[in-house]
Amino acid sequence: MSEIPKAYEPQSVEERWHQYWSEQNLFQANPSSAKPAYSIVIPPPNVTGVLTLGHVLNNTIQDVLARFSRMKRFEVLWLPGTDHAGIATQSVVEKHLRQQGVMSHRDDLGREKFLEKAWEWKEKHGGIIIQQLKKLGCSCDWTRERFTMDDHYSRCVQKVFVDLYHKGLIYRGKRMVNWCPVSLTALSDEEVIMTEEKGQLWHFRYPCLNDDGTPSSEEHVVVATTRPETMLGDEAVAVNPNDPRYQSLIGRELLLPLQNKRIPVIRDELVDPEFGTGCVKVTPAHDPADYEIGLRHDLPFTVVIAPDGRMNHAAGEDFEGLDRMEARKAVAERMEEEGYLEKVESYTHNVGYSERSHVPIEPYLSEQWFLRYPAVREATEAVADGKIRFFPERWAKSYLHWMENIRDWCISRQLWWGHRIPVWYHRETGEMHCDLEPPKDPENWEQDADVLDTWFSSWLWPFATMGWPEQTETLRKFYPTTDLVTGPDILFFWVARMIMAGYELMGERPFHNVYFTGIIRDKHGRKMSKSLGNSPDPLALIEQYGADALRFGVMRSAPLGQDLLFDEKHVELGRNFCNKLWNACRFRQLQGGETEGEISPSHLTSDDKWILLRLDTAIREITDALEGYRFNEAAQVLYRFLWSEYCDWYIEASKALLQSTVAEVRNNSLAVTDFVLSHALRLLHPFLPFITEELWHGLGYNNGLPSDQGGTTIGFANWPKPLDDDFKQVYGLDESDERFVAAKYDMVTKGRNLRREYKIPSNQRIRYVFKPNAPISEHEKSVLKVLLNAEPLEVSPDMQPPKGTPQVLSQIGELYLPVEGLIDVEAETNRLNRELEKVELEIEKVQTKLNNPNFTQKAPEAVLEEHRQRLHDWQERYNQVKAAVDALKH
RNA sequence: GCGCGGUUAGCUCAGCGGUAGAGCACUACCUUGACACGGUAGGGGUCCCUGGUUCAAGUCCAGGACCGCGCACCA
Repeated sequence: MSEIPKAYEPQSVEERWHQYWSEQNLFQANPSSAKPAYSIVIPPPNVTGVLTLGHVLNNTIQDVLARFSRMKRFEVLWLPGTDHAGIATQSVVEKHLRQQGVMSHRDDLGREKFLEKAWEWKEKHGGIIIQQLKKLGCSCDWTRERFTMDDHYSRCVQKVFVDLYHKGLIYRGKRMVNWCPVSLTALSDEEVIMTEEKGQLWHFRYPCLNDDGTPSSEEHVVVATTRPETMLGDEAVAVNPNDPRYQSLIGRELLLPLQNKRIPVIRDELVDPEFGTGCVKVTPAHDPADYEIGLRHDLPFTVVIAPDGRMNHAAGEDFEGLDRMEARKAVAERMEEEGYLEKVESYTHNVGYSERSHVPIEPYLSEQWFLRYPAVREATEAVADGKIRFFPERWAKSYLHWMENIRDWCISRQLWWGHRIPVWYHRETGEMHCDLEPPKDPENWEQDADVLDTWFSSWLWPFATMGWPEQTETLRKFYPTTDLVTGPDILFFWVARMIMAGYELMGERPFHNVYFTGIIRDKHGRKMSKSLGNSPDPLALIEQYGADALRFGVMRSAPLGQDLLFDEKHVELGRNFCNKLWNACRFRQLQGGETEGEISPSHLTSDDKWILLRLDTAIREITDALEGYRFNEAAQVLYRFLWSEYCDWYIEASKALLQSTVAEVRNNSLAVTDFVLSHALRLLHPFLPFITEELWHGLGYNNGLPSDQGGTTIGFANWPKPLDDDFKQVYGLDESDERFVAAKYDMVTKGRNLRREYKIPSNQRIRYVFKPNAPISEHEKSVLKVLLNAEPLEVSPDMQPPKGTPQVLSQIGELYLPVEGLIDVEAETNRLNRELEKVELEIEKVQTKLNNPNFTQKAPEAVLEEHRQRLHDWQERYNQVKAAVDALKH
């Protein structure tokens, strides 16, 4: 810090330190350390993704926890990595290859060639987000970076599949699944987003058939549907068995219009007689509920919609080839033309959308692999009993509800990018081979074409990244992990499944605590999205304001579990705060002198004692907030302490001492400053890793410290402990100092206010006269002089001011602003009378309470005492002001 | 339909049983030797509504209103 710029310039500083940290591998975890373990696994971002504000929030929290724990002398492992994000990555790669003209469909390349290209893509773009996390200051153990498709990790995934298969928990079957007609793959229930949508409800008439098979001209049933195109695959109309209206219909047959097909009327409990007409068209192959009915009644499963969402041959030649949405319109029109349309109503209902492709999900009947969830009981109890704690706690309720209602997980995906299912089918016998090793005679077998859901690999993340299934040193030391930090949007996708995997495969919970962040929205409360273009680029923000500023701004406004409305103003605040810190330290630097000299108790001023006590309070509050995961609170205390206490008051007051020509006085002040700053930097470090590292070294606070306690990096310095009783005794710190200084600063504020009342510019030095209640030292006088910008400051215990002299009253005495020529008795009387009114109001408020016998009898003594004190203070104040008013009258 | 949040200063949000807070914005003054990414002093609030518990209620309880989010196979 030889040349100190007036404004903090984060770019070069941050670049320098993140290189320093990674070159020295400072954050490499040592499994054989004797220190207690603290561990987090990163929620692996998509390998081809880029940093978003959500990542910034999430990873800053993890970094704060990791750095805080390191300073508390834990052996910290923060394990980073990325996941392969099956669908997302595959579609990105496909799009890229199409744009490059390499292929128009992946079948053009074939599986092997395509995967080669995908790996090339991953190698090229896969490191970006990791680089970005480094820029953010994340103190991960980068030597342990993992990827869900690493060889070792892939083997874990396959091993788990094989084991669960042989345990009977994984099975294959033809089921109705959520099908994405764009990605052409099955999805799990969790990947379907239900969206409320305004649609229409078409009411169709299906004519009854006479005994001779001809359609009746009078009798028909009316069915309602939001999806007319599915009627082409109808196989029945169902009514509730107890519905008196339709008893006579049961067993009869209907004509399915357009298809000219006979379909039966059947009875099924599922039908709600209260809804619509009480008659339901049944399309067993294209609706999950109808599928169940189809099974119960042994109906045919007529498929009319192909996997790509277009109508197939069975839909009839008029509709074949139409997209389902076009077919919807066409069918409805045709029905109307042919007189089968009863009416159309507008109708609001929920439509399931593909999370990835943003198109409506198509229920689709196909062969898929399913997992019956393991260790459900243990996983449920762990959260119910508090063995795993959620912050905020309320998410436990969602979790438990989900756990109690889970259905088997569809784990197969019709993709190429991912972990291929380790199952082979014999070409002739059809025999199935499920094993880590392929069959000995591969020419006779064909491997299952599907890959596994990405979450089927990431649910192993907490232990597969640590060397499982081997019982590695790392696993022994760091599993279960301590904290998991993630968004509630992946509670079911990831958190719940990790807990099950932990119990099933490790016999132990994967983490002790789960912290759920809020969701970052824009300043209008909308979710960040690419299409809205309301998602700022964190890298641009880092470039403009610095990573520390971004971290602090986000953390300061991110309360536990509440969504955060992002505004660039927050980052600006962070930048301003860093600049303030920079200049506070710059001021110290400009003073020169020995670094961290000995503090001499006998030279401590009241301001010194005050700031030490405020520091003590800050240490307690910040430590407590961090231990309770209340990061915004910790950030706010840091802000208050540094800005409103240290800079606003202590630095200003210390200027009186620093002017001193007595070396001991000056040096002692510097020693206190160093003590406070070296603590403050450490308290700030988890939030602001870069600037604190820079200042720690720049001010020389690392000098003489052992390498693992702050010599090399502030990241290893000891976390500040509250000042203990011995310390307070030796340095003579007690509450009376705090009270005296608070009263002093209060008087200064009032004194400055007088300037304003009398329109004296704040930079104009002016005469004040102070009439103290008790004798004050020369030092206190000089502090008051500096704080008031007084010249001169006269201390006069016997002051008898001329009538009308502006004055303020305080607990330590009276302060006068004897302005020649400006004395205005009437103005001063008015001013004091306004004050008097305010005081009277307060007295009345307190007195009312104290006069209430219920209050005096039932309130605790401490509260009573506090009220009495308050009343006393106000009354004293009243007397002072009253006396001043009276003095004006004579 | 069930569940979960939110409603406090113009804006964004803390506070969750004992004198209403912060940042931004606003007003006035100030380029005074750390900092204009700044300083000083101000203005600004029936803490959504209605009941209840309590000596005491933004703060706890019940009901309601309005926003938002989950979960749920009503065609």
